[in-house]
Amino acid sequence: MLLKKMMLASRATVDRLPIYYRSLKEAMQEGIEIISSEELGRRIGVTPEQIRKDLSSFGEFGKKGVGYYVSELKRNIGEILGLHKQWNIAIVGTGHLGWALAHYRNFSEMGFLIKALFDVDPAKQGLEIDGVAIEPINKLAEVVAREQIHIAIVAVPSEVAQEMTNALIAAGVHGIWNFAPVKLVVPDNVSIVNADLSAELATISYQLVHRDATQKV
Amino acid sequence: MLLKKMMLASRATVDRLPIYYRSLKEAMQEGIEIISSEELGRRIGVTPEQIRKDLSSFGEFGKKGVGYYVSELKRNIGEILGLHKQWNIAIVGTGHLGWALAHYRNFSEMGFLIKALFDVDPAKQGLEIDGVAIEPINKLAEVVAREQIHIAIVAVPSEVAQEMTNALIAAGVHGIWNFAPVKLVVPDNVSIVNADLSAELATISYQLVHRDATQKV
DNA sequence: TAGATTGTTAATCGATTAACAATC
DNA sequence: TAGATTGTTAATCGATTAACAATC
Repeated sequence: MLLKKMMLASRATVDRLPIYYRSLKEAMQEGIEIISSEELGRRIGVTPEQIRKDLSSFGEFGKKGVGYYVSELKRNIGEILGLHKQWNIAIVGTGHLGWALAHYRNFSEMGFLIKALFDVDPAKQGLEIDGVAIEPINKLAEVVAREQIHIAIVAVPSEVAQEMTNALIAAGVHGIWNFAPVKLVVPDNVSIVNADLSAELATISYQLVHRDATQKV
Repeated sequence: MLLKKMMLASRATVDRLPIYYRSLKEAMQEGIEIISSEELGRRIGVTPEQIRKDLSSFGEFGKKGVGYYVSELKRNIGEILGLHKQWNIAIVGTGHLGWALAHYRNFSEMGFLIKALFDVDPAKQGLEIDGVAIEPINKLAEVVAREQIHIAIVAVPSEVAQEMTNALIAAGVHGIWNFAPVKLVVPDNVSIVNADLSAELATISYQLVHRDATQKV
């Protein structure tokens, strides 16, 4: 096994890695020790060539004529994604969406830990979710520093999303997952991913309207 | 203005259309009547060439030397996305995530209406969100037919996601938005979009780990 | 008219698919 | 060994960017 040094992988490749990772985790739980790109691809709906190409951006993880050792490949992809590190997450805004994300069980499958919650509503302050107390916004800098927050989930109204983002970045956060339907401006050294729920739903509407045209024969 | 007949637009283009739509809606509220691809692009972080190219898949919507009439372009993109139609949405699973989506205010910005809610938990049945009652799963077919549901949001545990999806499709649903971290198998004439929350979060982890490599100079 | 801005064609860049040598 | 399967190179396909003629 040879790790390529800081290979540049495409956005599309990186988007698929967590899917590989999860599927390998499941295969492990089924007691499968060796898996081929063919079988992995079948499980997640990706071609075996695509998987092999994706992996080749980072190194050689398989054995020719054999396949991939499940636990080894899972560990390697985990390291590529940085899942071997501990990531502390904060959620800003505990409305319905923030509340749901604070309770979301599947983040732990990737090893993410929710360590801080913030909300403007004084009525919510002190309230706990899984042992994490909801803090007021004026404690944001303090708590982000204390809990060593790396990534923040922005789940506040659009009007205040940029302001919260600025405060988070000033406090040392380097990754933002934005659920507000607004374009956030962040410095180059901060990573941002947008989760635009109504925009995604609109693409389904498009597909339904153009179903006949879109459909494969 | 000339509408191209059923032009085939790329996935990437379709993903951007809702962003254009929302930004035009905002411009309209600001009282702006004419907008250039330059200004629209500046607002949402897309190059003007990209916007013009995207729109050209569907027709000619602007005036050379002038720009786009905001309300006209908004209407046209709305029609391309199918937002002029009424889409009835069902949510299957009213756990934290389903509950949050049932309360999500921004779906209405695109004209989507939540018309049905389902949950296995008998304790929840009869409970209402915005006047829509939570129904048991055994009423799924009946309620989907009665409320003429077009699109379903699957927010149930992975173990039962495929089963629920099958029931929804059998009941006449043609679009599925899947929040369960599992690959769903659907017939060709059904559109499916996956919202894989922990996978998305893992891409932020990747970016943080590879920050130095990823960063633009 | 002159300046501005679209719509489209051509050039470039990037991602996927196909093919196959290497090798377990 | 023969069969299987990887890793990689080449070919294809698709999307973005650049350039510019058309025209308001």
